Amino acid sequence: MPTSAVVTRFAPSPTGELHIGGARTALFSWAFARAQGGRYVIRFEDTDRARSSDLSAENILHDLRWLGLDWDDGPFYQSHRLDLYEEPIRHLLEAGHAYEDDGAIRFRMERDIDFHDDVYGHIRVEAKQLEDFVIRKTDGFPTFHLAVVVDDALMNVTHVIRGQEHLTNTTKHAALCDAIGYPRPVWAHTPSIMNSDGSKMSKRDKAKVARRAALAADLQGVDCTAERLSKFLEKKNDDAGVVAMVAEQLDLQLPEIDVADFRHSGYLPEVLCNYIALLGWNPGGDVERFDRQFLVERFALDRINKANSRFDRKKLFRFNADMLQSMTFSQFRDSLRKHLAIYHESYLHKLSGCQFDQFAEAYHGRARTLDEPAQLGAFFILSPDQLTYDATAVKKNLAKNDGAGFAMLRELRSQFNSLDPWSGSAAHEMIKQLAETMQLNMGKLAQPLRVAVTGTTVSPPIDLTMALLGKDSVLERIDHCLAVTSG
RNA sequence: GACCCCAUCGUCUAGUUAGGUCUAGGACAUCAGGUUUUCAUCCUGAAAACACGGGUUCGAAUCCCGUUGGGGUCACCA
Repeated sequence: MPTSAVVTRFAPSPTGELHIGGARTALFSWAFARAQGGRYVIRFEDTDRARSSDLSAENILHDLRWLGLDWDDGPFYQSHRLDLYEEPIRHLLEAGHAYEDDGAIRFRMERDIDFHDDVYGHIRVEAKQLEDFVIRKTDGFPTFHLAVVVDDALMNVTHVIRGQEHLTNTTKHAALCDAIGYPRPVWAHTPSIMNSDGSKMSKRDKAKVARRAALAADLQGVDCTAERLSKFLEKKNDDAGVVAMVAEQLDLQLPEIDVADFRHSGYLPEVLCNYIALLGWNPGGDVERFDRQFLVERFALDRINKANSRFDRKKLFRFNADMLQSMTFSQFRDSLRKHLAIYHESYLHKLSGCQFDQFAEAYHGRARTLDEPAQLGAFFILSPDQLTYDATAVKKNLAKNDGAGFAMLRELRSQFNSLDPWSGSAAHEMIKQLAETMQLNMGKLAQPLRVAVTGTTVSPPIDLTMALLGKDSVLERIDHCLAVTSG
């Protein structure tokens, strides 16, 4: 392979989950490498020993795989490469570029720095604005600035694509490259992803929501969690464990920030890639929906925008809904099964193979996330006596008009009882016939029935619902509903 | 505060590099109708932007300057 071949890298610090902004950086770096027929490298910048963790690194790798971003080399860990940084440091020291300072080593920023960024263009910072900075900490570890420059050079990285929070740091990296004698890579900084209110999208947002809710609910920790909770509530930290605990206890919907959050919410990886690619990049013209292959074919650095963009969950949601609807049944069923297996295993235990197919069919074309069937279809896996009835729905569809709905239910029950063999379409046909005989529209019968068997006014089409529930369960549910609500 | 960066509908953006074809196009959201047994869809339509002020030019969303607003950096974090 020629030495001029493109090499990009994604170099996260393993200090938490893969953030949506990090995912986009990873996606762009990947897409550029693939577009150029180059190599894509993963490297963990774990020189901060206190904050880095193996678990975090594993999770990040898992998320990258889930997103479909395969890599050619690595993962490398800077903490395993400490000896490689010593030679450049010694060189800098000997050449007078660096000096010892209270056990650490600093680099002298002596000159004006000019560098070119493929997105932002020419950047110039005068020497008087620049300060000397640490390249080797007292614990012997290199700082990010030194390690990033050395590793990029050693790994023959040609293009550094990263968030624009590093734009000013790049003066340090350019100076370091020049002083050590490394060729400078091409830098391309990407704009930031912001919340809808314009604030920076960060993990802290989850902590904020959890803290506010915990305070409002006057949540008290128990035993060993009490101290962690109170520290968290006093804003001493953003303890992710506490955040999860609070969310669990208060049944809170936390804002999705990390890739794992979006996976949990039921977004498809290809949709997430599509949407985040659109935040700061587009292929030109009116094309908005595309897959990774298209991205690879069209991706170019010069179409990356300079301005920050706000993350619009509603647009992502619509993209996801449309993708889910356009899937074939078997694609949808398989994706749903995978999702339930991870997040709602009880569905797979309670639904037999054939029932699962019916469940998937019921939500195919109507679910907008893979999590929606589990949220909206809980009644399918509950036993009749576990059902709760929505008071408003009961009042409106059953009790109103001297219990007209209850009468309908009794009539339906007796008709269903004699229906043999049972099938969704037969039950549906029966309701239709009855409606015609009684000169009512379908809703007058279907809605009371829906309330009786699901507890609410919302469910998949009545025939699919009848089919999945089965005759016995439908009759039981009607009986139970009449017993509980009409008394 | 200093420095760096940015600025088109509510949001993401096309258009800016080569000024006229832009009374500014698309998408999401919103609103109004229609379809639908619920929900989810689907169809039709509407409203909606070149931040402001100067300049250059026959002509500026596009080039220049300033103002305002936003973001970032200024750690022995990355």
